[in-house]
Amino acid sequence: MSRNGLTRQVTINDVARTAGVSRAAVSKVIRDASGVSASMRERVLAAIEELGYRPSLAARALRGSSYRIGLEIPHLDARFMSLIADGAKGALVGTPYELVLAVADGPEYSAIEALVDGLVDGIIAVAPLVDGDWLETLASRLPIVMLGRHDSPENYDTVVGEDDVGARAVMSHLLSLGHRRIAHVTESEAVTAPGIGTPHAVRLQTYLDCMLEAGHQELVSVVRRSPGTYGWRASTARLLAGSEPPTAVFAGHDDIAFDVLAAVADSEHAPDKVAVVGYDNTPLAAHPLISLSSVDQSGLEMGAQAAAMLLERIAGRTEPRHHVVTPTLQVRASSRPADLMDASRPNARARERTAKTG
Amino acid sequence: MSRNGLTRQVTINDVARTAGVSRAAVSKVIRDASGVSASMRERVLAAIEELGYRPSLAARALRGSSYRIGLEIPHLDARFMSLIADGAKGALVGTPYELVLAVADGPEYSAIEALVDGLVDGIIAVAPLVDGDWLETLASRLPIVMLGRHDSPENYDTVVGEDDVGARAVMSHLLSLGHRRIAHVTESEAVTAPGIGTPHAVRLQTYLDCMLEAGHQELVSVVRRSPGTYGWRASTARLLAGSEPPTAVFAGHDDIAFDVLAAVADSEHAPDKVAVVGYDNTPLAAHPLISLSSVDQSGLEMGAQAAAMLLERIAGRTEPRHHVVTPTLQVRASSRPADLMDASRPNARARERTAKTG
DNA sequence: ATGAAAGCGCTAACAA
DNA sequence: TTGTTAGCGCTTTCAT
Repeated sequence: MSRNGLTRQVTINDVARTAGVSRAAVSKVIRDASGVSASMRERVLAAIEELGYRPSLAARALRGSSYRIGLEIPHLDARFMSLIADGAKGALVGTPYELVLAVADGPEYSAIEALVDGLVDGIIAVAPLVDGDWLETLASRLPIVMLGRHDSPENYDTVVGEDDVGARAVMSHLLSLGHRRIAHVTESEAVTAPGIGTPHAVRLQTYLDCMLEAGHQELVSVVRRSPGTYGWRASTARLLAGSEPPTAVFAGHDDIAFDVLAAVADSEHAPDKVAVVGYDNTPLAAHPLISLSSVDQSGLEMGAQAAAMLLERIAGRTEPRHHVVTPTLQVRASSRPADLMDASRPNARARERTAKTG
Repeated sequence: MSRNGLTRQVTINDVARTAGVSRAAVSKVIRDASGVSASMRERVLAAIEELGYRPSLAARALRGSSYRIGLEIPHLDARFMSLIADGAKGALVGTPYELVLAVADGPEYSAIEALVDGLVDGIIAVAPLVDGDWLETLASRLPIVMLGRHDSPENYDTVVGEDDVGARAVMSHLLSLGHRRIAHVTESEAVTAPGIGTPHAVRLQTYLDCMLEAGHQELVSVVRRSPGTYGWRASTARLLAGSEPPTAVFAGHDDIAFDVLAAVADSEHAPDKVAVVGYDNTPLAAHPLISLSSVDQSGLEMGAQAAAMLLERIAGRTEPRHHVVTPTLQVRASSRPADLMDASRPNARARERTAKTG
């Protein structure tokens, strides 16, 4: 009756008593340590089975390791985060480590702290805004790998995509298609402020650079989520309804792009008159009804890489490593000119629907 | 230098020493317990601040509670799960509890166990296949709320949607539209086997019942994911390419429905000749390029409800509670007859995009 | 109001 | 090979 009048949990003592051995013996067996005879191992295993014993992580963590890796992500609904989690989880298969997730609501500090207090042997986190010094301090106590940070810290590792390369690929693509009036729809001011080095700040800066280089500086148009709304649909709708709407939109990430596509669909503009490109190459981008051009930076691989690096750190490495992922642009229908689209459509009949309904 | 040559963590002893008080005093302060003078509280708080102290959850959990709620979900990519997590997280705001997630790869046992060992005060889980007796045993040691189980256990609570009601709504809708050749695309055999009482088994059974009641028993057509593939697109494509393809598809959940829509778009069938209805009313279903009819069972509310019930259990309740959610069908363009679609489409041109496959 | 001390379940020296 | 023992950081009586 340990809590709430519930049944007491089975402890290592119960197993030891049942098997007629010492606690240390049980501990050795469950840790696969050396110095256990076959017969003893057998008896202990039998007792464990019989009692349904599972070692308490709290006790274990108190002594040494918890065999848990914490992954902190902002928003669960961002599909890119799912990819990262899947990748990390995959990299942990075959190791004694389990992945636990913490979702940050606001500033990622609290979520990371929840993980730190919470018995993990190491942390992978997506937290672009968290203070670097704070992280350095934290990292001096716990192995840490950060995703999507462009800094070069001493105490933790990073895995980051070349956001400038990716953004430039988008802009080159759109410019080469003849677009001049290209808008950029992105995240809130907080994560895109100049010079803060977040992925979205870099993408925005690259957008601005490219527009300048192309001589389109007066056509620059940056849109952020409308305060008080849940997405970018309303902001984009306003943009499209303006007097000089863009002919192309570079969206900060795919979820933004989906909202942009929705706004275009809602608008008076013919869908194929507004090119849209996203970022992250989320699975849904490949859906034929969406068919969104997007920059692929392999979230799966990034997650796996981060987990592998964290494991190295847990194993003892202390020199920082910084893994860079080179993104590639995946072009799909959302940014193909209409005539090209016609030629590339695998199914001409799909258009019948248009004829009937439009 | 506790691990990996890293800096030792700040403990309650450090705080006590710095503040010049006993450990017990510090403990009282951080727990807001009674019996602390204002001056002592102040000194302790100052020391905590100065040292950046955070109590070790491992140690706390060993003695009492960890203030962590574990949520186990199968697949992170299922959008419905995100809704549940969001709902649960929301319900925990303002409480001292934090939510941690564990994603199950295969049989949910291991993920749940990872959470149990792992220092949570209670568990919310989506685990339709886990053995009821096993859960009862587990629940006698730890507060548990299960989602999507149609059983009526004694030791744990449940939050479940009326899958028969939802499925019947779908079928009535499709039948009233005049469809006779209605296919059901669903999950693997494992989770849809007759009589196992999982949501998907109930939906399938209801589908069969409705087809029978409508006198269409020979037109029954059930499709599952092709082994070795990642989705339902290939299976559905085969179905559509058959000699007598369905005119309507009832998909087991929205993610399946998206695959079905993709297969339809890929096929020789005009999109509006194949009605598609999903389940869960995932946010993307409302996207104008998707516009998927779907059964809404409010994952947000289910998650919040589950968290609230778990909190009650942690607070001491032992009588089981079983919360039932009544689903409602949300009709959208994917299952409207063409003429109706014309009348209701806000922007005729929006549909043009469906022509783009890429 | 404050502190001393006994554990929670486990691991890791060390002793036998 | 096996068992004994000393904590890990914290909470919680129980004295003071």
